[in-house]
Amino acid sequence: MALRDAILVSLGDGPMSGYDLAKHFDETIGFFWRATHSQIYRELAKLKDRGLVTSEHVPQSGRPNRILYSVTDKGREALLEWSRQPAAADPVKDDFLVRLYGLEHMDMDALLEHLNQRLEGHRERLAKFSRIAAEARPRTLGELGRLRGLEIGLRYEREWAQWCEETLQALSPENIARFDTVVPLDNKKGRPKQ
Amino acid sequence: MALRDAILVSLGDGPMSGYDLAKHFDETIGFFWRATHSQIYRELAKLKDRGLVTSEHVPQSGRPNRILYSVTDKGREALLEWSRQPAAADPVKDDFLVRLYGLEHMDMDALLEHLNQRLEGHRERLAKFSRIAAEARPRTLGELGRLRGLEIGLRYEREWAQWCEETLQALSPENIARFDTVVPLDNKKGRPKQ
DNA sequence: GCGTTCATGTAACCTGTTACATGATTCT
DNA sequence: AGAATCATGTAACAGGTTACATGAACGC
Repeated sequence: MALRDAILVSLGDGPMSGYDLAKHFDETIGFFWRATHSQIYRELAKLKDRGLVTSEHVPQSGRPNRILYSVTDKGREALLEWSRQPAAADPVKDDFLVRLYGLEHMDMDALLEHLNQRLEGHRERLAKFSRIAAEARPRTLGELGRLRGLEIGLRYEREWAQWCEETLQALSPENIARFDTVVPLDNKKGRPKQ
Repeated sequence: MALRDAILVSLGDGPMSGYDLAKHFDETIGFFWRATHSQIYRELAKLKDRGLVTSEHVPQSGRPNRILYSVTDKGREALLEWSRQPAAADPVKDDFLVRLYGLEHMDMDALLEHLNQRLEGHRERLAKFSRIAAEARPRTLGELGRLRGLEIGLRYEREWAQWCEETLQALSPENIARFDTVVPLDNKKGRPKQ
């Protein structure tokens, strides 16, 4: 239930509309947690019901009115309480690794192409994060926390990029020639031992 | 839609029951993709409807009967087709990083304790993965793919463990004393600029 | 006696994605 | 002229979690 808390944390910087929050989730906090505007509007309604935020209508001319949300004391308390709950690491869950697991049943050419595309994506994000991190001069606790977040993102992208390179090597035609493409027959029938 | 394909890949090793699959998801393939038994039974029903798997009842004495599922040719074709679709990297999405982002509003003692717990978890998994990887001698393409998967898991745990250590250092009382705990007032009112 | 394993499933709920809907303004 | 931005939402669906339900066998 971290969307709720990601919203409360975001509103900690000051009142925002659902629209503002959606942009915020696309930019800064989006590296740690993502949400679409439909999700955000739904969650804001719930938060208001439970008294964790209040809303204020701001009329505008020429464009739709805004609805600004602010955290209440009850909301701040909920945040503090949440921060006392243990946070389990979410293990890797990846489409691509499932394909690798069933490599024998896959289209190898397509797989190698996707691997190259992924490598590029990781390199781009690595470059972007490095640039931001290099310029960061944290002054407040919050800024320090955000920098630490950026740091794990950097490590994450760096390792994935290196892994993609290694894997491209490991799956190159020369290396693959040394492996059987087909599973031995006695593994094909009956329940596998492991 | 990778649960479908994780099941098809798993059944590639031979017929399995829903129960077997659930265990499989808790063990081997569970590192790449997870699923509960309720999810698996639901998905198997769909797969059978679409003709991607067939089922066979196996009566047992003393315990509930088993229902063994096998991939059909249509299922194998679906897998191949799936492997041609691009696989987007799923970006980091982490509870703990949201807390770090809103560090000013958190219970710091609890946070440091959770950070220590996480460090331990990462170290344990790192040790486990290292052990398995050290013994691996891939012979088939499938085994090679699984080893590559293990390798990214290893890197992932290693980096997270190191990051936890660094972050514990960065958030130690001595280091924190140099930072303002409170955001300057002009950031507290109105919409933030970034 | 009590918990675990084996083996199937259902039901309610929460979360996340995609598409639909409206309508003025501003940029290219 | 057409696309993007501002700003709100709803609806349908897909994916994932948790709890409920049953019942025999086996180890401690």
